[in-house]
Amino acid sequence: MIVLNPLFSKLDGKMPLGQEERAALAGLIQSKARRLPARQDLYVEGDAISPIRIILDGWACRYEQFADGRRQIVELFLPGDIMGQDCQFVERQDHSACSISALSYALVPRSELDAVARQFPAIGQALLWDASVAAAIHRQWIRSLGRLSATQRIAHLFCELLYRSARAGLARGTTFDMPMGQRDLGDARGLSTVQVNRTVQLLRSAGLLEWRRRIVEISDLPRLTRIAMFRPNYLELAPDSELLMSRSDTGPEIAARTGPEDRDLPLFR
Amino acid sequence: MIVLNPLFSKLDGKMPLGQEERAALAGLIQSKARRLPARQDLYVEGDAISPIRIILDGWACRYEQFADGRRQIVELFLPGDIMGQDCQFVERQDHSACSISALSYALVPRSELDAVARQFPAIGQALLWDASVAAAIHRQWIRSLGRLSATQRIAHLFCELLYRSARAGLARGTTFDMPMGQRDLGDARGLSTVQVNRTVQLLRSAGLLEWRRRIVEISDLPRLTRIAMFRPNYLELAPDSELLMSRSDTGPEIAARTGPEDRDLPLFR
DNA sequence: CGTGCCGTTGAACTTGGTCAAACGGTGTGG
DNA sequence: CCACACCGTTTGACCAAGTTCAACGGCACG
Repeated sequence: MIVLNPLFSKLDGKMPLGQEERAALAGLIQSKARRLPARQDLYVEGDAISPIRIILDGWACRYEQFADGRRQIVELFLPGDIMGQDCQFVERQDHSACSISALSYALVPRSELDAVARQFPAIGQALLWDASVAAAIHRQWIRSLGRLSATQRIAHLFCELLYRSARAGLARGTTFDMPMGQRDLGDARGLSTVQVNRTVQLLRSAGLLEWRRRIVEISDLPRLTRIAMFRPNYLELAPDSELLMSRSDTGPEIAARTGPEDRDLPLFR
Repeated sequence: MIVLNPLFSKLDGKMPLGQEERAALAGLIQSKARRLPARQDLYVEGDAISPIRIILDGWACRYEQFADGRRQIVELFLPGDIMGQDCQFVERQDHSACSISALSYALVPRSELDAVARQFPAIGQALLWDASVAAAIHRQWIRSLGRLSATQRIAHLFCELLYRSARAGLARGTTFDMPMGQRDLGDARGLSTVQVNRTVQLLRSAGLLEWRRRIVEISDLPRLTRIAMFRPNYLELAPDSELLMSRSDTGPEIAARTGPEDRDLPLFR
């Protein structure tokens, strides 16, 4: 039987489900599992609307394709995330989606998910909660792309991905699996691969993180958090998360300023 | 009695409501109207969650405040838009919101809106549809901030605002009310006011639009659309909208490339 | 052992930011 | 009525972050 550990792990923080609800969701995805290699399109712009996908393993993304070959990733999906819930009213996709790593997901017809959500109101609430967190992440991306420097944008995304991995039960301490390449990172942050590379080198040499062979370890989370002006509250982490224990005491009121000890590093604006 | 013309006008395109539903919504906002001068905060980061606001007249926005005084607008609200629907699960706001122009809105407790949505499923569906369009707008903002030049970003926002004004029944042809200043425009597009000014001048001198005293007239919508690589489909306009009649025949598959006649203009990337 | 992708590095270039000052309309008080 | 302050817009000069182009190295894979 297929299990939904990343999804349950994520929900346990704020919207825990009972045994019945878990069983209902698990039953929903029975015999609906699909697999896809890395870097394959799930759908492209103009395609008919597709069923909902619950990510079981691997990463995926939504992106906007440009005529000149460039692209912009607009949303990332980690295990436990739900794709396409917000597209029930359009007939055709206005964007594309692809796998980042090898992917395993459940393809659930909208009608079936709706039926389960009606039968178990807690599931309906959990879906709404998940959508509201996704919207909060969108707002943070806009903030990041609009006003942060390249260094801060990359740092912010690493912070976000660490916390999201941890929520899904996929991080060990401050280490997590990072299936994106530097090109993907640039497509998500609106940066060239060259700039991504230079920035990652900077973060590495500043002792903030290590990244080798798909494994990222955040070596100095408090400092990375400060540099990125990252405030994890929008992700609504479980209050007992070990990551929150070690967080730097930035006031919640206003986006944190970088500390004086970061002034010497270039590109930190 | 207060009417909700902008909201109904918006919904009429894709999710029209019957007389009963309209009356129910109208009754909901009775005696709940509020007024606010321009540039006043509705709430700030850290505030307790507030009831839902249905914009009746004027513009508002959500924004992220930085410690150094800069800010990033992450969402714009026009008449007929609904604020705060996606915040029902958090206790504290993770961002701020303020009026742009003088504002008139209805302050509706979430419980009452939910009750009406349960009683009239069409209203519930309409709310979901509205949220899905808001999410699509978010994705377009990310695309815009991530990969478009300053000229394209500004042009894209003008296109979006024209279409959204038209949907709300607030545009006459290609003319609409624009209560944002150039500083606000920069805060929404992640640009400095200086750059906004130069860009607006460029668009003006290219004969693409006129903007005087809060009134914007798009003089050459097809060309502005092409320059901005704007595809209106994500806004889910009513199929009979006059704006769609005049649209340039960009293929829906791939974001349009700027035409050759725009190559001579600077900053069009 | 070639081939291709990804990461890395250097150099020239361009966009947009920063700083500073002037301009123009509007409201206010003398 | 005029002087003044204030606010948003406009303009110029300079600067810096990030892009583009190009080449090279390493590693995986066929």
